[in-house]
Amino acid sequence: MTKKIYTSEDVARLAGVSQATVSRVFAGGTAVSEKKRKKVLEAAAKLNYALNAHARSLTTRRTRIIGIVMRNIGNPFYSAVLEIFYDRLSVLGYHILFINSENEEVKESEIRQLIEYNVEGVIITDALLSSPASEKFNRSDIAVILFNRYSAPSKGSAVFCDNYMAAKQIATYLLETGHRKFAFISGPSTTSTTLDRLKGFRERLQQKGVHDLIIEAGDYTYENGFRSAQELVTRHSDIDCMFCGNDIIALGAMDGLRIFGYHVPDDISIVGFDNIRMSAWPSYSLTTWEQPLEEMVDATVKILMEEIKNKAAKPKVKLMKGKMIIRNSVKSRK
Amino acid sequence: MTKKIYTSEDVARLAGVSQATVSRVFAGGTAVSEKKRKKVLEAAAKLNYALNAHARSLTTRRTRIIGIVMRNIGNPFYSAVLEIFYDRLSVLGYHILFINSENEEVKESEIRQLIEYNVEGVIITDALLSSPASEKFNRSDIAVILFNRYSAPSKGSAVFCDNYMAAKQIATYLLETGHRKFAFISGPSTTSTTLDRLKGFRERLQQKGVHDLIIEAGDYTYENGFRSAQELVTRHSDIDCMFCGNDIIALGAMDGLRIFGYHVPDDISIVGFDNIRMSAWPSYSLTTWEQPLEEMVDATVKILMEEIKNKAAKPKVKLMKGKMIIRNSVKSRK
DNA sequence: GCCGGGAATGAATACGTATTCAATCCCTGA
DNA sequence: TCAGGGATTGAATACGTATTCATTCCCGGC
Repeated sequence: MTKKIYTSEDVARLAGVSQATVSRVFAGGTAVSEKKRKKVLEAAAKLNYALNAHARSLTTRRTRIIGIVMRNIGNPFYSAVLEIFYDRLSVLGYHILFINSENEEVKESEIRQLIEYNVEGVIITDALLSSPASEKFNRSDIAVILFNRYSAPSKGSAVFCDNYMAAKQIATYLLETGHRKFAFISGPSTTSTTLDRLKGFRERLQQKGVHDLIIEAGDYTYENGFRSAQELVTRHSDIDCMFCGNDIIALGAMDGLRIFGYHVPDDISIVGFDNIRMSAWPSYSLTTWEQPLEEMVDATVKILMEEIKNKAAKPKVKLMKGKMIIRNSVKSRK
Repeated sequence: MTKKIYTSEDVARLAGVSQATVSRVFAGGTAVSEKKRKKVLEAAAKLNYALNAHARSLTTRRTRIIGIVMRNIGNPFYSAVLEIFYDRLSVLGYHILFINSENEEVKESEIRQLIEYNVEGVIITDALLSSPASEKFNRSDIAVILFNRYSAPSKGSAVFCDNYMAAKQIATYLLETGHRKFAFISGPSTTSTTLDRLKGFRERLQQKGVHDLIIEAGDYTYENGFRSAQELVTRHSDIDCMFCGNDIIALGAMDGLRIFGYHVPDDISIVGFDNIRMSAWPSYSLTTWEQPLEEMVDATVKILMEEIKNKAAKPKVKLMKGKMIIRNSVKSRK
């Protein structure tokens, strides 16, 4: 025996008005006399009426749901991102359908779910969309935006940090502080973030006449940073600085080096990327690049909202700057 | 000009069958001849048909959505929890409506959202439900379960760690390793987890004749641990161990003490709670209590599914054990 | 007291699916 | 060949809301 769940019909009957009036009271917008409004609200309160969002979205064709596809929630950078997205979207009256993807490219089944639930927009963090996938969203009139990634320039909207310029500045900083032998511990070589950071870093070094850059590939994990740093110093004892693809790698690298008896920054300088909370902790005090998280999220939400309002809008790509955060993991070697 | 989104009607027309048949193909369960099934699938593929989950849930009264209310996603413990929940629920065909609450008690508006979206069940982590709130879910026939918290024993289902027993064992361990002067850095004094951990810790100490326990109250943050530890040693120079309400506090405490020139564990021992990933990092190597995360999540999902299937089921409370993880933040003082 | 007009209201309908119920199909066995 | 019966199928309807359109209400101005 399942419980009776009251509908606007029930409320209407109890309040002595039509269902249409009840709908008007709850949907807002249209005028209802003060007298009836009160009656309706009283009746609704008595029955503990809650409107049915699914029925509503069936007629309005608006679900007020945003799909958010994430990877690496374990990375504090992304859990912070999720928190801020929730904050901004809930203020706008949107709800979040959460998907934790595991792949570089969003899966077919995940896309289908988002379409079936008729989300108004999709935010994809740290993952990509294949062309057919992007086409599917497009056909279903669902706005999509990549966060912290981009694909082809014309393919869709994206908000991300100018990793290329950032990496250049980091290289400059390491050169200016007198470093000679450079290493880069990268994330997966398929990601645009990794590639751009590597590109900027390498180019600036080459501009300054440094053509020797040792690269250790891996993924964006602590364990990877740990092992990679150890391997680097084992194979190249003259390395005096490491630029890490992100902060988690950098923290792992610092610990890996310490285990081997190296001192950071006295023996080796380390630079990260992201400025996650932990990089400020005194045990690490990591020099890193701060991505302007809140502004990135704000920009993402703004673009997405525009696209939802105007489906035909042209894709927008927004490049953010960020800034260097200097702490104590780099030592001047002049 | 908004795009045409195809419906089962359109597919039916193209395939030369009735809408009912299309529905049967996609809903599964009922028999459809192989011939027509093929026709329908072809037509659906041609139109890129995706069924509308909202319309479906309107007739089936099943949304296949679980609401998950979290706090402190920033705490790696909870982001790991979210990841595992996603994993388990998606396998079962459920989707997640994500809510990031900020309060000790789930807010009225958050509850309304969950009810409006007709979630089949709600998982609440690290937060509580007022009686009226719990009553509301009940009236709407929505199954609810608390994760890592409990309220009144008969009020609803819950899965959590036996914090009381765990704290007792931790106290025992610290006593056995020869500690004399104990401090406890707590989380918010309103949470059952905090209270139970304190209770167990204090009781065991008292059983062994130690009646002096210094308590520093705060919240479950790194910063709190940092400051609290510093204040503790400033006011009580003879403290030789600290039991922290969770790992994040413990990591903060370790760093706070190090800044003050103390050595952990040589000067002061530290014990945490949760066994988050970072506590294994060599910079901390924190002795802590491991909550059996996966089993807790599995148990939560299992109970929730049973309640969804059988709405009249009695509330179930499941107490988990967990185990001590001994690393290097405690020193024997014998 | 009456008229005009805007505001408020209700009846009816659409949204896209699942499901019931009656009708039809197809196949088997005689 | 035909009857019988289970498997398929389609027409119709319900789900709970928003919205259109026609109707009614109410009020001020004459």
